[in-house]
Amino acid sequence: MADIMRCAGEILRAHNDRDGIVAEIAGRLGIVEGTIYRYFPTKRDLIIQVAEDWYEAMLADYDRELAGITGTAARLRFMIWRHLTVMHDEPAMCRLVLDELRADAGYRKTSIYELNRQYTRRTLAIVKDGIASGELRADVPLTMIRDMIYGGIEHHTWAYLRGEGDFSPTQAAEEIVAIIYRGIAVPTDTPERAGALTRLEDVATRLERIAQNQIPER
Amino acid sequence: MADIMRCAGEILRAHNDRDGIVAEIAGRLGIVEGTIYRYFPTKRDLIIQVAEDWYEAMLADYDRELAGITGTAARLRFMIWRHLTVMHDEPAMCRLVLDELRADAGYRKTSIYELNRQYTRRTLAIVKDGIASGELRADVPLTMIRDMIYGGIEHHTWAYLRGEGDFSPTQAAEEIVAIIYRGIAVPTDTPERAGALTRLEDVATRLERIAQNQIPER
DNA sequence: AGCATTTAATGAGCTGAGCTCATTTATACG
DNA sequence: CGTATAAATGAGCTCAGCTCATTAAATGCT
Repeated sequence: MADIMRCAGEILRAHNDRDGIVAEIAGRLGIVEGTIYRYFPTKRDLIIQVAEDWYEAMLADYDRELAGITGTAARLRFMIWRHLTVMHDEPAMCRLVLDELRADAGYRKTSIYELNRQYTRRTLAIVKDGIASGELRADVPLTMIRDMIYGGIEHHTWAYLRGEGDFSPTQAAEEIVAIIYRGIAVPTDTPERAGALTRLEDVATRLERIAQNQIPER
Repeated sequence: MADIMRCAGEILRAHNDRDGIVAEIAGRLGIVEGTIYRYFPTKRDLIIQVAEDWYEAMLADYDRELAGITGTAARLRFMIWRHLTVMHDEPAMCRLVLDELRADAGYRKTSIYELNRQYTRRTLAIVKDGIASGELRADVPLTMIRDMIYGGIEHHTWAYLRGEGDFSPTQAAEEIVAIIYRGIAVPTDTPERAGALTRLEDVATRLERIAQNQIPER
């Protein structure tokens, strides 16, 4: 049974075509297809089980590593970098999880949904902490931040898997953090700050006139 | 033949399970499965053809509507809103296209790849124009912007399709544009601006002293 | 140790979807 | 009207997922 799952994992990693894997597993293990169905009611259940186990182990490592990192930006950067790295190194497993997450809503929800909620909840927590500490604005739409981060990571990875060159998780993480933090617009003043500046400039102008009139400062 | 494709489109829209659609089409049209294979070498080719036609028509409308909009932010907002709306209204067709885009690199590239490149090239062009006009910073990583916009849109839509509430394309587009433009960090001054402010504040302080000493301004 | 009972494994074979092809039916043309 | 070309048919093949009656192995009990 553990053999079956290990073997399934190997095959799923090797060719991302999921057809015929039951026969393939049986062949490799020297057992018969029917035996596999003693342990897994259906091929889909076997695949989901493999995906779940992998996802769970991945999250455990994640938490351990994340625990040592402090600061909103550093923690965000780490999570993004980690996700990019995992997708870069384990695209087949990621695809399993993502396919399951995107399956029809009618299907019985697997525990992958729950694992995923736990996962993204960590990201939301980091952003919330950032808001609480005053580093991030209070009005940011939390779930959209999450969607853009993970969506961006995945899009970036698909392009890579499509064969459009390689990518560096470190650099990509840096780019994502930069965009999320600063945006892309040329910085302009907020109305308040702009107003303050204008008032200060008025003052400066008056002072200039004072100077030109040779009026002593004190 | 046109009947087959129209019928295939209807079925693909109705149930997002793609198994048995050949028999389904034949049944609905009162023909036999073999007839379908006179026009399409394989089921996959039929599906791709349907997806391509839909994608092409969608892009044509897109261009027509986009032509009437000026300004970097407005054009970006429109493209994002449009993509959100399409995914909201036609998730099944979008899934076909996306699945094809994410298929194995070994497969012969369909024209969907090319259509998609055209599509995202429009977005890149808008960002480039924004840089040229001075509205956007020159150092933004173009493809990552694209990945985050479209990835964010898709993630947002998957959550909706998973049954996690509805969403408003207009509001979602606004949120995405806001994040992309401003980022989420609390605004801080650039070194130059901070320096200028400091100098101005020094001036203001001196002026204050002048006023306190009752020295006439002129 | 020897028998009974429960559990595991087998392999033949069913199902259903994609697909093929020899044959039949319809259409076009001189 | 007859022939040539194109279109449609339906029987049936393949292959993957899956079932189940039967056989083999393991476990428990006296």
